[in-house]
Amino acid sequence: MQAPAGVPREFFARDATELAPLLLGAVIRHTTNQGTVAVRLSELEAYRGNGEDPGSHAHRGVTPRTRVMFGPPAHLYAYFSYGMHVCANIVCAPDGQAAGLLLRGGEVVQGVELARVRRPTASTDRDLARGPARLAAALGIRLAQSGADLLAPPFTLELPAQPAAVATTARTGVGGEGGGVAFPWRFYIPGDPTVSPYKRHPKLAP
DNA sequence: CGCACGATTTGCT
DNA sequence: GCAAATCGTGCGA
Repeated sequence: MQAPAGVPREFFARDATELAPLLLGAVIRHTTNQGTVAVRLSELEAYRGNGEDPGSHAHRGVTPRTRVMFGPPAHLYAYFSYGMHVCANIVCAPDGQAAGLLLRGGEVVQGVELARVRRPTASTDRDLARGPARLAAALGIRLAQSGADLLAPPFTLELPAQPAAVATTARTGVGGEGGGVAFPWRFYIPGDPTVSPYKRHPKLAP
């Protein structure tokens, strides 16, 4: 549509750790028959598909679920976790390479009312999209939408007007080999109240 | 075909 | 602060 000078797909055809800082502060928008919800991203986590990243779903190679991560960039990779949660990723890296950015936190900047309906348990607006499963729920993303193009309806992706401040730590939910100082691939905007509260990896320094 | 586990959230003590 | 809830996915037999 009319994405004014929309973000070219090639912009996403780079490594996850390189793309993450550029997407902090970006706005992702999802429109359904219920309405539109937009979230400004404040926290991301990078995953690679190569054998080098034990924490990645694509670590073991291509499977029916993860094949989206190996596909062209700027697509949605959604997965189901703990029997109750859906989490959303932005696929990046060139076609054929598996990499993704897990959307871990953000601020609802449009469609707050609809987001509240989708997340009745959120006590404050700040909590609407603070956390991976919360963010996906607020946007109304479902499992079946995995593989959808994020640069075409019903999605919209806008880059930040100016680069956001960036801080990095170890990945939050990844234990064992994938966690720790070897993979400081959690990117967030320091001081942003919508950064997820989930406990940090135990072994890490404050 | 069956089993073990997870890129988490929520609610109660 | 801690433990339960819950089911799709992927691996082993």
